[in-house]
Amino acid sequence: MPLYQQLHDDLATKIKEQVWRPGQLMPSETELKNLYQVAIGTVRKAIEALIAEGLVERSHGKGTFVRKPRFDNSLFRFFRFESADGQRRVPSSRIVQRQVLPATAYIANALQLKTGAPVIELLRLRSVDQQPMLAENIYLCAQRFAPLMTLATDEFGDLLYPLYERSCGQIIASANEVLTVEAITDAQAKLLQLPRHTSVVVIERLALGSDGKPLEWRQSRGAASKFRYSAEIR
Amino acid sequence: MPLYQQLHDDLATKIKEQVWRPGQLMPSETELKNLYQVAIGTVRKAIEALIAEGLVERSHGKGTFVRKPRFDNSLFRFFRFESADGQRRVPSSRIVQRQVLPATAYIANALQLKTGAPVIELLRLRSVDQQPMLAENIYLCAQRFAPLMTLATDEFGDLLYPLYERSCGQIIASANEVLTVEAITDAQAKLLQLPRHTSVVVIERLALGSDGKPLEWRQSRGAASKFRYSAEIR
DNA sequence: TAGTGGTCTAGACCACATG
DNA sequence: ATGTGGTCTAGACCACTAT
Repeated sequence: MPLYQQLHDDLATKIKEQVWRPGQLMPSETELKNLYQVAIGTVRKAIEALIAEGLVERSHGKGTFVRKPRFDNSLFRFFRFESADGQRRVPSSRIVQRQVLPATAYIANALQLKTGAPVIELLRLRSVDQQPMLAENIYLCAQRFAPLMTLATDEFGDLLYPLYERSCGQIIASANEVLTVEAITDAQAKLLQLPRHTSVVVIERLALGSDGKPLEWRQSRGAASKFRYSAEIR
Repeated sequence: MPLYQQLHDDLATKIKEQVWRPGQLMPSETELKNLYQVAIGTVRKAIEALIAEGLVERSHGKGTFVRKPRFDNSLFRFFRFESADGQRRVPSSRIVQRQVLPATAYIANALQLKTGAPVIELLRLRSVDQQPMLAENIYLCAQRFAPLMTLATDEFGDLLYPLYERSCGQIIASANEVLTVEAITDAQAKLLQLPRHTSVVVIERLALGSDGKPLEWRQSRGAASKFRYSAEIR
């Protein structure tokens, strides 16, 4: 494995372990060069990779800083429902149910766990102006996200990804979503206060860490008639 | 402007002007170094930028190659309907209607034209295995896309973006899509061979050139039950 | 064996930010 | 004035590909 790669991995680990805290200055090129006994070009290459991943920022004359995740951005990055006028609102969130159960084959596959491995299931209802908008089934590896089982569910707050980071040290970096439309089940109809047989949009999301490993799998359901989803293709 | 940037721009221009053709080998690092009288590191940095943009590919021991635009890729980039098993198929395409008409305020706004400016409207039906899947309304600036009005519609082929490039020199580089669900109109129900009042997914797409200028606006409609859309969020 | 890209080194000089 | 990152140089050595 190339030197700059090893160096990069080492730095990335230190950032994840918060040896250097978000927003803080990390060692300069020359310091790192001396610390690791490598050429300055090698240090630069390792840091350039960190920049590409969004882990650090450099500022000429100042230094290299560990980036703090901007959740006002990522909230909108991941929450892609729009109201009819194209505005995006932060819905309030309520955890309806929380339990640990053995992973089904499908979920285990998505999260790259063994079938039957313990996963946390969260049922969550998200509302805008007291109107239920989305019902979500969320699955997480029970080991990685163990702190979520002890914390009171009414302290989870309206956004889960900041919570994952705060209480479990897990950072969501990207996601894949698949959208389909189906008829609602009776249980969900009740939860969402919709008539039976309404058609709902299902968003299946696999959320990944910065290393590309799957961290969370969720299904979100909401009334199709109120649905609006936007995407950029590059 | 930094040297490596200038070099990069020069190389990028030569690629776009097809001085080196797609698929062909371009000069090696040492050749470029001598040609431009710069250090080899500078050449490398310029080429790394070309790689990041997807303009070239390098292969160890072989050399640096100009990438040929893969329309089999970009087709899938933009046509995101998937069959139930996750496979993606190339639908066949038929132009049902073609006319020039004055732009409505909405379309003019989307395409950044004046209201009433002439636009080409295409109605297009896309089928998989003779089954109609998608009905599309497509709008293009009549000036830019004038050649499309003289060409026979049965020679358009199954994909429009390669056609835009071949016959009008217009290249689609990115797009924004907005998805909604609505009830089908009677005319569309007939075209898509669906029962009345079926719910359909509507995909509104604004396709942009590499300069970010809007080139095409389209609405695609297909039965919600057969719908599957996947997106990557970064 | 010759040519290519991939890695790594060691340093010079500049532009920017701060005290 | 000092320290930082940004640019640029000049070359060594290695691993891969082709002949």
